[in-house]
Amino acid sequence: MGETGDVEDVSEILKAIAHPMRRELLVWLKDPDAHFEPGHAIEGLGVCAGQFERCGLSQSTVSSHLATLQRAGLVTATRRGQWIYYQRNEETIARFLKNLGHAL
Amino acid sequence: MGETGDVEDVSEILKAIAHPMRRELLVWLKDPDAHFEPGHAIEGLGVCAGQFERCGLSQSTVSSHLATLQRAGLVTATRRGQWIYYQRNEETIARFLKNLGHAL
DNA sequence: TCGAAATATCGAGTTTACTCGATTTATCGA
DNA sequence: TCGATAAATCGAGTAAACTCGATATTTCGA
Repeated sequence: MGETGDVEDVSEILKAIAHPMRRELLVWLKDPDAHFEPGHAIEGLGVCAGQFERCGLSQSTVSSHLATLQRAGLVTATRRGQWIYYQRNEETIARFLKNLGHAL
Repeated sequence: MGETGDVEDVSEILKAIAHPMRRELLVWLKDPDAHFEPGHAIEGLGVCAGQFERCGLSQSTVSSHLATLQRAGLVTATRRGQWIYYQRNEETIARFLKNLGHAL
């Protein structure tokens, strides 16, 4: 089972991106080759969870942040064997940026 | 002395708008006549602080939320006698919306 | 089937945000 | 100058977020 679903809630998204580290994880995923070890980013799949530990936080904390981003619909998670790959959900992000103006 | 200054910090703005009530206050200011007692919105000045207490929170809490919005640069405050009027800072809001994409 | 590796979840401690009532500060009008 | 009104600030209690280490779960390969 892969491809987790969106929540598509502006409030949830805003709370998710209010945390600087979560924003940074999101930015890293824009250009994985520039921010992760080479070979760990798979085209169309994303970056496996462990790679994000390069931010300096513990494994459990990173996992929690990734879960928050996923619940907000900003990333999708896909299991591939024993690894779980995270990638940006560009549709949700674009829609959020487009509609945010109406929420403020 | 009126016209308080911007902070223009994306992180500060995101934390400010992460709170649903603060977003609502901002939305109310889009169309004051539709959301406040008639006559309390002054063109070019905004709405005086006390009017926001209609959200149901205490005076001190409302004041705190307005201060947070102001620190983030999302609203400006102008004293007029014993009243302080708040209005949207459309420049900052527009610039934030335009640049947010680069932060995520 | 078993051990190892990757990730999620749990439980607890710390910090930050939220909220309130009470008080203080600022300004007005008499 | 004084009392009244508006708004900010203070202090404290509660709730939420953050972080960690430890443990549980899932999956792989031998």
